[in-house]
Amino acid sequence: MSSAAGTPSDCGGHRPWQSYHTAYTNAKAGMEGVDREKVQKVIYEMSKGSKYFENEQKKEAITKLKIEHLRAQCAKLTDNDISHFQKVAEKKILELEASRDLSKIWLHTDMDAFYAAVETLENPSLKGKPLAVGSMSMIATASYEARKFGVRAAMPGFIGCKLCPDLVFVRPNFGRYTHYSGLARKVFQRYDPNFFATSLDEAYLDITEVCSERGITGEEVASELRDAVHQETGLTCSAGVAPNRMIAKVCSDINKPNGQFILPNDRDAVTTFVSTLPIRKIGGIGKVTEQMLHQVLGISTCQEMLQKGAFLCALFSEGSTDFFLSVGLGLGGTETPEHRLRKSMSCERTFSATNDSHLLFEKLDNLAENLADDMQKECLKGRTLTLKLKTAAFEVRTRAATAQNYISSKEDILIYAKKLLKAEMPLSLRLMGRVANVSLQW
DNA sequence: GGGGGAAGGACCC
DNA sequence: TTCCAGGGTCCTTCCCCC
Repeated sequence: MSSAAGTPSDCGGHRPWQSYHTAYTNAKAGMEGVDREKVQKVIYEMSKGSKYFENEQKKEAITKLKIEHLRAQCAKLTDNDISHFQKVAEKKILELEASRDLSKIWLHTDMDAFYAAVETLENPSLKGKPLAVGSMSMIATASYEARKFGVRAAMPGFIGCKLCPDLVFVRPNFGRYTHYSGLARKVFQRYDPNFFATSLDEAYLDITEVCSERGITGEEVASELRDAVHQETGLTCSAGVAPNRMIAKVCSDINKPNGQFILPNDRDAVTTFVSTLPIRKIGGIGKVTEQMLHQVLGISTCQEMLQKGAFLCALFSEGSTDFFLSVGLGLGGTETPEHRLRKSMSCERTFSATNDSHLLFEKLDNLAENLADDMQKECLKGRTLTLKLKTAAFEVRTRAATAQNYISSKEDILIYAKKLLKAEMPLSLRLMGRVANVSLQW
C-alpha cells in the first residue's frame, strides 16, 4: 500500500488523528511553528468516543458519499460531453475575463485577535499571557501567545486547556468590543464614508477616491489607516489592498498580525497571485467544498479551477461554476453593495442534555421572551418561526411554521414554538433556539 | 413552470 | 471538575399549489 502522501487513502491507518479534521484544524495566522501533529493528536484523543465525535464521523461519511457520487458522475462523462463542457467553460471564462475591473482599490482590515486584544488593553496584567476569550465549552478568540500552543477560535476551551495548561480564560464582553469597534469605524469613515463592516472587527473600504484625491498609493493609505486605528484604539490591525474584495481579504491575512500586503491593480499580478493560492483561503470555500474539489477533481489552487473548468461546468450548478471560475481568475466584488436589511433574528442556548419535557418547555418560554424583547427593541416582526433543536447526539433539526400575520410578542411566538416542540416529543436535547424570518415594521 | 414554504447544509466571524 | 457557541447569510432540494 504505497499511495502518495496526504491522499485520502491515508485515512484510518495507524495514525487516526491525522484524518480527524475539525473546523479549527486549518492553519491560521499565528500558528506557524506549531507542532501540528501533536496538536492534532491531543484534539483527537480528547474528542474520540464523545457524542460530538460520533456525529462528526457521521457527517464525514455523508461528505464521502457526496464525493463518491460526484466521482461516478465524472466517470460517466463521454469525450463528447467533455469537449462540449470545455467549450462552455471557455466561453464563460471569456465572459468573466471581459468583466474584469481593475479601476478600484479595495482595502480589507481585520483587527488582530480582536477580543483578546481588547481584554488585554483593559487589563494589562494579561499582557504576554496565553489568553482565551470564551469558556470551557467554546473559545471565541485566542491571543497570539495562546496560538503558539495550537489554541484557536472555535475550539472548545477544555481542549485549549489541555494544549496549554496555563491558558487564561476571560468571559466575552461584547459591550467593550462594540465600543472599540466604533472607534475603529470612525477611522474607516475618514477613508471611505461608505465602508462596510462584516463584523465587529472586519471591514471593507473602497479607497479609490482617497488615493486619487490625495495622490497617494494604496500602500500609503493602508499604513496611515493602521497607524490611525492604533492611535485611536490602542489596538493593532492588519490590512490587505487589492483590486477587489475577494483578493483584498486574502491579502489582509498574509502579514498578520500588525502587517499589510498590497497587490497592485495589474492583471498579471492578480493571476500570478492566484496561481498558487490554495482554494481554502477563499471566503466561501470551506472544509467540504475544499474536499470535494480536491478529491474529485484534484483541485488545490485557484488556478486549477480554470484547468478543470469543463468538469466544474459538468458537475456543478451554474451559480457554483461562475463562482469557481471567478476564483480561478482572481475576480471579486468591486462595487459597493447596497445596504441590505436584516432577514432574520434568532436566539439559541445550549444546556446540559435533558429529556425532561417540563424543563424543555421552561427553556422555550425563556427563549421566546428573549427573542420577543430583541425583536421589539428593533421594531421587527416576523412570519416564519423556525424552531432549532440539537439532540443529545448533536443531530440538528429545524422545524418551521408560518403565521397568518406578522408576529413579535412572546405569546405569539410561543403559540407556534410550543406546537412545533410538542410534535417532536419525546426527545433529549442539548440546545434549543429560534429563528424568525423577519420583515421591517413600518 | 413558478412561487412559497419547509428542511437541511455550507460557510463566515 | 469542566466535555464542541451563537449570531447571521445564502443555497439546494423537495413538495405543494396554482
